[in-house]
Amino acid sequence: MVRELTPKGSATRQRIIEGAAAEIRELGVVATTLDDVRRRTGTSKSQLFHYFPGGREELLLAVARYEADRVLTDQQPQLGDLTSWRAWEEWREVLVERYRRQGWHCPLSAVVAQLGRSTPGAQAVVTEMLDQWQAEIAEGVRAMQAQHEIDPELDADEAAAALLAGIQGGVMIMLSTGRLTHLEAALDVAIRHLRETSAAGSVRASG
Amino acid sequence: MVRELTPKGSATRQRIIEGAAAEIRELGVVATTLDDVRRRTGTSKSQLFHYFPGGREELLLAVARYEADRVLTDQQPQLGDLTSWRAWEEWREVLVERYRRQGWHCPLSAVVAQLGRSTPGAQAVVTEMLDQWQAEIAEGVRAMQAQHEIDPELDADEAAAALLAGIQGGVMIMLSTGRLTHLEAALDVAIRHLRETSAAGSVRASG
DNA sequence: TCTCGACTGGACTTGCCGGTCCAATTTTAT
DNA sequence: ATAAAATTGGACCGGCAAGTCCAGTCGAGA
Repeated sequence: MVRELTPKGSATRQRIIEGAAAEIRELGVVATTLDDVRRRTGTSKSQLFHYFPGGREELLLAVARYEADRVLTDQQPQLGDLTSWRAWEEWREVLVERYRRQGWHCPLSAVVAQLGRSTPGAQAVVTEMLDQWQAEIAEGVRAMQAQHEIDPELDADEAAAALLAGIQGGVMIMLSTGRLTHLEAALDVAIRHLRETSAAGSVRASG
Repeated sequence: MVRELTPKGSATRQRIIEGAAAEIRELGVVATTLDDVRRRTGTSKSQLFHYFPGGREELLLAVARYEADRVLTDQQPQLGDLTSWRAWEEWREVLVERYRRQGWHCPLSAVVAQLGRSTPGAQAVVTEMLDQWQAEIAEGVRAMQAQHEIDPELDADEAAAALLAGIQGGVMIMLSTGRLTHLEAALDVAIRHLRETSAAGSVRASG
């Protein structure tokens, strides 16, 4: 089952994944054919099936993994260090900027939408990504609670879940309408809400 | 351009739309073929193209319109009458229940994901639906402001945008992971937040 | 150098699916 | 009743894209 790849082999494999991801970002999953990937990456049909014996579906899954990883790493180091309001604001900017640049096609959601129910693998990739994302946000909330900047009574996990939902919805709306306003509104309202709890429910640490 | 349909004709046309919508809900857009629709609705190829000269794409667009309409009407009458906290809570229940029942495939997002950018029509359908949805929420916020139940300083449109994003994201996450928790968290956190503003920023109307 | 297996090239097969066509049949209007 | 228009049936076409096959080439170790 496990195949050993020479350095050259794994380089080719990686080139295929990244080329496919780029192609999908431009054309969308449905419109991207194996021939498109072949042409773009300078490979042949047999190579595609050599590295991805499961064919198109296996390649798509590999692309999904690759993109899921990018989504999270693109938010670092900010996402992993939400320990001041300044950091939260920076993270907000990074996130908005990322999606402004990416624009139009969201390769991950597209891939999942197509693979969707048929393959549990795709679902697992997304679920894991969302879990990690939410965990990092919740960690940030707790860090601020520790500094008495957020009401300690507040449920950090629920707040993180709501914020994550807002982000996902904001992105989804951007993909449909082309407008970033909802993503911004979701982030701004949520962060402002978190900041306000400190005034209402807890001791203010500093002026 | 405008074709007149006899009662029989428009009945057939409607049957095709609803059959296609059902098929798409089960199989997804990508997997649904015209032959599937044909078989399910007991029609022939020529009928499909008779009623939808633009072929598959035009049919998909009609399905998108049909589903977009359902999404909004399914939330009535609650969504159109958010004039008490009781009404807000009922609306929240209706919404969660709707998506709990619908489960898995979201035909609308699927259709849009596929048509996406290629056809401005699909985008317009979704944009219009989201606009109306958001407008009704904002109207509800203003109604509560008029009753001094929400801080009058609060930007109703921004709040509605953020809440809508949370709903969309909650649904999207449900489609990926199967869990309703994020939709519930988004709704609960947002509504609770709105209620809390009345205590902080405005005169309380009654006990 | 030789040789084995990993790696590559690209022609070919296969099946599906959107779309076309035309002939038949039913409905509507006069 | 009858012609015109709307509606219906289903065979057929053409293209495309996934997947197969086999004949090579390359590269590392004996």
